[in-house]
Amino acid sequence: MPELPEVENLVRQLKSSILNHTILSSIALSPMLRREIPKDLSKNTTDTKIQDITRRAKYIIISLSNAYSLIIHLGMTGRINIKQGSYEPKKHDHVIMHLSNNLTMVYNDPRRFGLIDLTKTNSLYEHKLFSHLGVEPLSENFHNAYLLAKLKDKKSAIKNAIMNNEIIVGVGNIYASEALFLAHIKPYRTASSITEAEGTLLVASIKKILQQAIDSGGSSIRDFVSIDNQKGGFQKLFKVYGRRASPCFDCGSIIEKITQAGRSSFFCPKCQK
DNA sequence: CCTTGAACCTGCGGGC
DNA sequence: TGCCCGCAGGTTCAAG
Repeated sequence: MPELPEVENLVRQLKSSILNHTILSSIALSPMLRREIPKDLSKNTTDTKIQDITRRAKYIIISLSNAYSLIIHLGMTGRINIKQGSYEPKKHDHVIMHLSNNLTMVYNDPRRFGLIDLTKTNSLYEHKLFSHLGVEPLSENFHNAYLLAKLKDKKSAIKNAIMNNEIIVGVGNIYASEALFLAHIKPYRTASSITEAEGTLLVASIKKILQQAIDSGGSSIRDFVSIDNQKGGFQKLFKVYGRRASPCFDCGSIIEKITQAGRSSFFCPKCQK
């Protein structure tokens, strides 16, 4: 379900709703997501206070007062809801935490591609999930020289390269197509063929698309909703994603769809070189 | 090394 | 209506 903008929105909402709350109880209803839910989840979260909520790549990190951090990834269909009052578990609910002030946090994920883990906060970034990750796209570390150096010897397509978490994190299938449209680059171009001028424009385009999507509350196509089930608005601003056979808003050419590494890519054959 | 493709799951919409 | 197929905001691991 989520790329960086959706996760960023979720993190901001969680901060404003459950920061400094206490976890009174937590229970895992199923043993497995993409990985096993830690058996010590309940023991190491109960009676702790939520001290910080941050994001790295598409992971949500909830730091607790007992020096542990909860790591949550939503996969394709994960949701986190915050409910007021009593709560009856629903289909595909996997973890339920009761919080102070009569709130309940629910992790629901039909496809179970998501993940929940628990680790010591002081060694968080040495965690296997984080150790190989590349730069945050909205940070100053993501700039033209960095991108060009990473693309220099890459034989894969540029779209796959910007979705590669070892290069940049957070760019998924929607925003990869949208950013390449904004940068006027065809998705199947070889990564190493990107010129300096194109690289500069691509970096700016990725930052711009992600920032706009964050500001719009993320994209809601089928699954993504906020902690209180509100939809995002960026799907209304898609220029190419999901628009196969429709006219390009800029030049009127028909938007094409191709498959790359098993994922759909959308582009304008005229605007993108 | 490096790149591609399958696997993990469930649900939904389209075509017949 | 019902069944089958393809497809879905992700990541990882095996095979070539």
